[in-house]
Amino acid sequence: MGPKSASKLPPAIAMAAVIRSIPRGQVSTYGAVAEAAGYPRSARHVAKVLNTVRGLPWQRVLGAGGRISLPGEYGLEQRFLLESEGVRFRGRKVDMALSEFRFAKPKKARKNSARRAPSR
DNA sequence: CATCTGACACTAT
DNA sequence: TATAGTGCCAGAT
Repeated sequence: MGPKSASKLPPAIAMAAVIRSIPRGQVSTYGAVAEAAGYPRSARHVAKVLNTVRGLPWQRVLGAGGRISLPGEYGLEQRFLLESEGVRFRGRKVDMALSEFRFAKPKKARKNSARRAPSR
């Protein structure tokens, strides 16, 4: 195997993919998106991606706690779009307890999928 | 290669 | 609750 043949996708690409995975009616945060993409502590870069990549459900990405971070009319637009999808607000923030999307864990491919807990 | 930038997160006040 | 300062890090210049 090459030294690093298995490099991960560039941050911008990985983040865009993560953002696209947020379902309609649900939301996430800059920090959570960055972490899910494999780049924790790079929340600020997520904002850049949202401003660069077109066609993303940008309105579903919020600041910590469900706060709309986009200022001005765009912020109002964001709130309007989210409410149109059925996202509920509590004051100025989105009710994250109800609408935050949980990304699947990045678990490293497991050859043996016998890992289920006997439930209960 | 050095700096600057930003739709952030977190803490202290 | 609101404001201000610090830490962060990849992209842009």
